[in-house]
Amino acid sequence: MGHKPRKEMIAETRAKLVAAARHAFGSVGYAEASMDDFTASAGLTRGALYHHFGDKKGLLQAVIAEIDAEMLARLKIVSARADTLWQGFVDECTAYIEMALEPEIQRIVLRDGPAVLGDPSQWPSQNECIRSMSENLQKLRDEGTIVAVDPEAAARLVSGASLHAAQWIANSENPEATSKKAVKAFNMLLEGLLRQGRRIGRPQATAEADKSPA
Amino acid sequence: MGHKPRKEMIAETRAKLVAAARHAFGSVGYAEASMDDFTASAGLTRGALYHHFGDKKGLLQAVIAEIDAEMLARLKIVSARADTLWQGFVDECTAYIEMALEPEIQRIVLRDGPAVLGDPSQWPSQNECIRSMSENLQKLRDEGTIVAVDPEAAARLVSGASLHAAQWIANSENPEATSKKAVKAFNMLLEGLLRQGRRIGRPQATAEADKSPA
DNA sequence: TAATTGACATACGCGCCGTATGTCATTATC
DNA sequence: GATAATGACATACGGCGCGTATGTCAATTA
Repeated sequence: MGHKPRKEMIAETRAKLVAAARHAFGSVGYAEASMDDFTASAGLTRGALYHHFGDKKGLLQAVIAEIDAEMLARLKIVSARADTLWQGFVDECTAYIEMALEPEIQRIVLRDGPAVLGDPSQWPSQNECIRSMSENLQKLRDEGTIVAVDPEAAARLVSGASLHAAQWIANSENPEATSKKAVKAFNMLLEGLLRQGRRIGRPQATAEADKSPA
Repeated sequence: MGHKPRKEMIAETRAKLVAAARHAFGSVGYAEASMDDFTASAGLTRGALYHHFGDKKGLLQAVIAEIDAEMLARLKIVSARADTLWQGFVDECTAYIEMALEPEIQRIVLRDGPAVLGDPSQWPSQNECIRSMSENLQKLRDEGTIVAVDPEAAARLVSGASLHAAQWIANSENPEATSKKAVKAFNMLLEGLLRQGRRIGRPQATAEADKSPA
């Protein structure tokens, strides 16, 4: 009777290891997390870990992949329910900042991840979030909402600003006030992307995208 | 004869340790840098290190403080020789990106630093760079060049975008082309800060800062 | 039923970190 | 100017955590 199939047991083991590592990495950090400790907390040993993930870095990769998949799913939901593309883009940026406020994401994805695995722009997972944002910007450019600018470049700048804003907010002594200031300034920056005609409350004109103050 | 005074010998020892650690951290990374190894390369032992810096993290703090002081000095030079405040600000941002392209800064300050010491916005040193940029933005606001926005918030967003742009550029397969795209998009974003009347090639008007598309 | 695979556990060694202790020169005290 | 005291280091010690090598036992395959 009830013995589960092999594949399922294995997947379960992997999931347990990822979950235990995710908790350990998120609470005490990657460097301080003892493999013996958190494998034991999953009812396993380091043997299982090395068998499935190769080494500690491999486990971190798996954990980050899981978190990043969740982030991507959440972003897609946010942008999908907006009325306009631009609204969806702005909402997505806001959601990005809010996610970056979560301690687990900050610690694992934003701090330990880059230190252990190298620059995030090279991760296959992280690129999915960027790619999602790039696609939105591409559409916005096609429909004429934003100026002629490289979508990926804009996406990376915007995500960079978002992430740092989140770090700043999360560590400030008054997150509420800081958040308001950050969002306001953030919207100012985003207006730099909008074509003049689309800027709310501002006069209409044709923009010459290539001329800039620098 | 020539025996140097005590204080000088001590300062020399500290400097040698910082230099050796800086080299080790910058080349193999913080985690992989063996204290026994790089203290030996400075002709010393871990005893000296623990005496002067408390622990490995203390040394990293000292290394980062040194690097950050150099960065701040370079930024001040750049912004000081510009004709206008705005030009100085833009030049400073560009210099910021260029510095973030240097492998040593990327590794020590941008990746290992945050992982080991926590969020950079809490570092006394990093705050000096931000503060420098904030002061410039404050002046720009006072003279009416940019819209009414919190200077520190804008400074953090801009530096965040700059840093991520630099990471992206440094790790791209074609840094030249990537850099061009990033700088162009970056200038677009910065235009969001400029008041309408100041935007080059664009019509003049008064701006209502509090209204944004979001 | 015998052979093989593979998912784990156990055992071992090494490197690295932090601390506790020791040594020797310099500085202060008289 | 002799002695005590401080402080800048080196040495010695213990432990922990990682990676690897090896073992075991169930599940598949033939």
